[in-house]
Order: sequence, then C-alpha cells, then structure tokens
Amino acid sequence: VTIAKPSGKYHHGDLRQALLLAAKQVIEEQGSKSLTLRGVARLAGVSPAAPYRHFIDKNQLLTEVANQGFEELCDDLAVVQERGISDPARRMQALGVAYVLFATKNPAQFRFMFGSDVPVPDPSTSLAQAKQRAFGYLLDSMKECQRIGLVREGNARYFALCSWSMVHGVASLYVDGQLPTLVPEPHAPEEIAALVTATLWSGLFAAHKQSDRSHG
Amino acid sequence: VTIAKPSGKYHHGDLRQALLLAAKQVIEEQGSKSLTLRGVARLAGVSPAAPYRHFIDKNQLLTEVANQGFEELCDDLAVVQERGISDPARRMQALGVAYVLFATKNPAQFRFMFGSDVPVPDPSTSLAQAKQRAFGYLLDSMKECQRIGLVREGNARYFALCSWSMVHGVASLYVDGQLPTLVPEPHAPEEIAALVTATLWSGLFAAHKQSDRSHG
DNA sequence: ACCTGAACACCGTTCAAGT
DNA sequence: ACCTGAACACCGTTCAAGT
Repeated sequence: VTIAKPSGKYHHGDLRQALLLAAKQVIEEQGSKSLTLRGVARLAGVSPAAPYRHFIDKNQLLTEVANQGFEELCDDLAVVQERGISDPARRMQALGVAYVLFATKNPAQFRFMFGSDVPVPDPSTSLAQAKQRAFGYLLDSMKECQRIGLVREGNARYFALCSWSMVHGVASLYVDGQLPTLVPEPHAPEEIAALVTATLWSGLFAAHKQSDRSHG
Repeated sequence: VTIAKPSGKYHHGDLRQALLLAAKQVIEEQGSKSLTLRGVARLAGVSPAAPYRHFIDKNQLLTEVANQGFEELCDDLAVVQERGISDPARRMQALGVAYVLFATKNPAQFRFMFGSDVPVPDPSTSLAQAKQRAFGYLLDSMKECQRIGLVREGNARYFALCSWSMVHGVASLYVDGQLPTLVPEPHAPEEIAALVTATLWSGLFAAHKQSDRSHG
C-alpha cells in the first residue's frame, strides 16, 4: 500500500488506508504532537478537505490509529499464545515480556495509544473491545495457571489486573525515559520485563519460594 | 491568589501564578486538549502575548503545571509518611493507596502529568527530580521493610519499581475508565488499590502465606 | 462517490510600540 | 519591567464547486 497519491491522478485509490499509514508514520518519526490532519493529507498528496470523505473528524482518525495499534499488540500476544509454551507459568511471563517489548519497540505508538490524544472510548466501540481483547490474553493465561494449581485461589480478573498493571507500569516508565534514573544498571527490556513479572509471580505462586524463577 | 486581572489596571501583579492556576483549571474542567495559551491568557484577563514575559513558550507552561502536579503528589505521599504508621508493611500499602487516590481524585491532572502534552524532561530538570522524589517515598519504605526482614532480600530499587508500576498501572487504567470493564464488581478506589498492593505484597513477603493480608 | 479551492474562526509566536 | 496590538504562518472544519 503506497501513501502518496500518484501524481496526475484525481482519485487516490485507497485514501483511507493511506491516511492511517501516514498518521502512524508521523507519530513514529516526530511524535503525536506533530500530528496534523493537514500534514497527513499533505503526505498523502491530497487536499486538506479530502480526509473528511473518510473520517468524520480528526478524532476519528486518531481513534482508528490507536485501534490498529491495539490490534498489533494483540497480534504480538497471539504469537506468544500460539507458540504453545507448555509451562503455563512461562507462557504467562512470556505474555508480560511481549507486552513490554511492544512498548519498547514502538515507544511513540505506545505513548500515543494510551495518551490523551485519543479520547476515552465508550465500551461499545471497537477500540474498547480491542483493549479488552488484549487483556483477555492475560486473563485466559491466568485462569489456566489457576486450573493447574500454579496460582492460588482468588478472583482471576484481579490477578490479571495486577499482572497487567505491572507490565503496563514498567512499559510506561520505559517510554517516559525514567527507567534509567530509577534502577541502577541499564538492563535490556527483556531482562527488566522478566524480572518484574517474576517478582509478581512469586506472589502468585501457592508454593513458598521460587528463588530460581524470581532471580533468573 | 486571584486569576483574573483587576479591570482597569495595566499590570497584573502575579501573572505567572495566575497563568498556572488558570491552566490547571482548564485541565480539570475541560481536559488538556482544550488547553490553549491564548485561552489561559484570556482567563487571566491579559493579552495573548503577555504570557511570553513569564514563560519561554507553551511547553514551559505545561512543564511547570506538571511539575506542580508532582509536588502535590509528593505532598500526599509525605502526609502518609508523616502519619508514622508503625507497621512498615501497612505504611507501604498506604503509600500505594495514596498514589491511586491521587489519580482518582484528580483524573484529568493525573492524565496530563503522564500524558504526551508535557515533553519528556531530561534528568536535570526540576520536573524529573520531582518524579524521582515521589519514587523515593516508595523506595525508602521498601528499604525499611527489608531492614526489618518483612521483605525478602534483593535489589530494593527493583522491588520499588514493581510496587510503583503496579499502582501506576491501576491508576492509569482507572483514569482511562477501563477498570469497570476489566473487573466484575465496581469497587471503591481505596478497595481496589489495597487489593492490588496486597497481592504484590504477598509476593514480597519472605513468609509462606499471608491470606489475612491479601484478602483483607 | 471522491476530491479541490477558498473561506472562517482559531492557535502559537514575534515584535514594535505603549505604560 | 511588564503589557498591548497587529501581524504571520499554521491548524481544524465547512461548503460550494469541480471530475
């Protein structure tokens, strides 16, 4: 899919998709503050009014970009899911690491997805549903861990909330560039994600100690 | 301190503080997307160019507003600190609850403080230092818990990071309005904050089980 | 059905000029 | 030292008009 309209042609072909791609590109390269509807139209080689044939307003464009971001996040989580990791504990941890890695690999996009540029959606929208779907991966994995007896009894949604909060908090700190000032040595995202999820894990285990996990 | 300039007077008196107050008011009442330098100047009863005698540009105003937000957060944490809760575990948890409560009581401000409106600061700025100071409360409390043997051995900064990530993640979900769709029953912020910190806690304890804490 | 061009109200920022 | 007024380039959005 190409962004710029072929010169000399009047109709674009797939302007809607081109605008979404252009918007994502601007976010990645210059941050969401530089994201302008007119600028996006310019990148697509089209007039300032053209986007209004495909989106109600700028907000709808932003919401759709965020939506695609959450779909990508879900894809990453799905890849982990389908890797078929036999140990549910390791799978759970892999999901957390994947979450943090998504943020570190697409920091601008991650900031945007949870930032104040995109308005809070009501639960019926596809954006809200995509968010819930991402949460679902953690939840399912958590339930599986409970079923096998790896995680102690209790409301799985709360446990999943804890798990989600943790990786989300770390990811947020990372993209805000604050991790280096808070923890002593610089660690690779994988390491720090694993370390944090492991720490949570040792709290979820019914067994007494899991020093091998929580330090490895 | 009054925001609007006394009519008929040429000089404002304390325009700088008035602009900061006006900005905070707009964020609380209409969200950071409606925050406009011209609008803020209007609220202060002053011309569009007047703010430039007190701030380099709009970014500096926003950064200063965020900075004041973190100072308020530090104040809330300091209140908990100085309450002199004897049990370090309870104090630690109280800090987490205070963090979440700050977010739920000032959702727009909290969103703004961590949102993409305020540019990522370099570590030398007072904004970065205020963030570190807030983190310091958790860190000190964590070290105290370790000293007494309540928390197992390990890098206190990582444990504090886990603790911070957790409450920050919950707070983020709350201000994004997603908590109700993720957890079944609607809980008061205090409850959910306590529940989450307790879950983390049972992972930090060296002892085997703390069912009384983690469910109460 | 899709896009353009011009227009409107607004914004951030600058700068000479006023008090 | 602090503030105003007018100006510039820009933005989101609309609407008649073009293909």
